[in-house]
Amino acid sequence: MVASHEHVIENRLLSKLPPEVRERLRPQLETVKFSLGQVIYESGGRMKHVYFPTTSHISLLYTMIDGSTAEMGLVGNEGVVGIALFMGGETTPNRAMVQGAGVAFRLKAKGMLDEFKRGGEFQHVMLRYTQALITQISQTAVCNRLHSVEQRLCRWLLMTRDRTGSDELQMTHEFISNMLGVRREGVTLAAKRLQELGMISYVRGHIIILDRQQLLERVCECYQVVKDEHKRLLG
Amino acid sequence: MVASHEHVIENRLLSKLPPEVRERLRPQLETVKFSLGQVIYESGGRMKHVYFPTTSHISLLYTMIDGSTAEMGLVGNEGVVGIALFMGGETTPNRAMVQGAGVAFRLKAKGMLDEFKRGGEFQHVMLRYTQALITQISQTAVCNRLHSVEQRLCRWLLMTRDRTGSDELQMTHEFISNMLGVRREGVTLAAKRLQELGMISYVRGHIIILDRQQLLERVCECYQVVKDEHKRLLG
DNA sequence: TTTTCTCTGTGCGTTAACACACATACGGTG
DNA sequence: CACCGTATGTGTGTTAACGCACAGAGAAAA
Repeated sequence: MVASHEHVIENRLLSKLPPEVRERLRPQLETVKFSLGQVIYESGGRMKHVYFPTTSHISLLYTMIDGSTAEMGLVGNEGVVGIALFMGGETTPNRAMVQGAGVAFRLKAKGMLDEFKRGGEFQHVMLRYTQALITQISQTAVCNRLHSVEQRLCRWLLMTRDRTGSDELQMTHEFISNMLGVRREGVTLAAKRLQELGMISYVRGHIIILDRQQLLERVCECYQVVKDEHKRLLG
Repeated sequence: MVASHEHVIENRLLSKLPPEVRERLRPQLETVKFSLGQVIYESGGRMKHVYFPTTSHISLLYTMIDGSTAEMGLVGNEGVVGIALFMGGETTPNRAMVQGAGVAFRLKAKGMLDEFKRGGEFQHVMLRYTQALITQISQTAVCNRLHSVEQRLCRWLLMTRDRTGSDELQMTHEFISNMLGVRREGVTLAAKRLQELGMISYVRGHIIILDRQQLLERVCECYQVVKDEHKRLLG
């Protein structure tokens, strides 16, 4: 069913580009399919493409020496993965992992850089997106420090929903715990509470958001701050 | 005593620029003095300049609705404050506050943008620094989630030391608690332990680092990751 | 159907950090 | 010097989250 809508599902950054730029990029864009859990960039690994998700979404994660992980950002069709390529770093010390299977466009580093260096709208959009991503990461830093597992779970569910565009999410408590940087049991407990309150319902790796409104009432301010800032920067 | 060294104390980003660019910027750079606690940018406020600290250093903070705060990044003479201006955002949803009194160069938004848009070395350096800052913020996000107050205090002391270049820091437990996003008592306890271990010594708003080596052994990996990444990006 | 694997539920003891409430100590000012 | 404001020390009780251990429940494979 994803395929049947492919002509309308776009990457929103690419959509913002003027026709002229899109024409230049179009022949260079390849379509790639991502499967759940696939690692797109490894920490410190050479990056060869930037990715513009359309139906997929990708987690930016950091893995500690002891193996514990935490998410710092989440990218869907509102963004791009691989900003280090135009920022000039070539690599980053974190991992990018597919969190929602689906499709993305990719663009070779060289082609992207050529366009970026023209200093036009492409550069402008990429930098504004990067600014929005910085806000997201910052807010995650603060949220991690000041808010409870339950609040962070609400935020994470809402963010994921925004990116899948669907109320049905395919993911286990274990998986979510790696994103939030907490124990699996902690997620189970928080999820159970949300279920009892009628906000979500779940079974074995399958979560349904029943009442988005209630989630919005329970989530911490961080969710809205990030969303507003993205809107401000990218309309 | 600071004054007597002023000719050697530079901002390290400005130092990296080729002579030609420095010549263009020189007439536009003004020197400003910052006092402890001074707010340079308010959350969402209009930014008119970017600042290149030399002897001062600045905290990037987020303040929650309930007033609790946490730091997401720290900028000294290795960086620049006000990246939103060239990223295209004009404002950010966080505050920049002086954490170490001292001097900085400032550059008007317009002049900075003119240079940035040339697409040369200035842009290159600014973007690479932004990439390093993103690493710092990301690592803060993860560190906030996974490490203890004591470890985070070690990290913070080391980061601050790197930026002041001095083993003597002027700051109260209360102040530090607002940076780490913890209670004042939590800082007192952690600081006491570090003092008992002979790593630091303190009285009333005055901390001395006695044994940097020991701090390095006790700090979490986050400190080094950020430092290495900055070095990789900006040599 | 039975087996096996994965996911979720739950209990229990432990710990880090919290909130609040004061006590004490330093150091600048009158 | 005495005073007072600010900084630090400390106790008590509470809570969120942890680590571990294992039980139960689906789902998929045999």
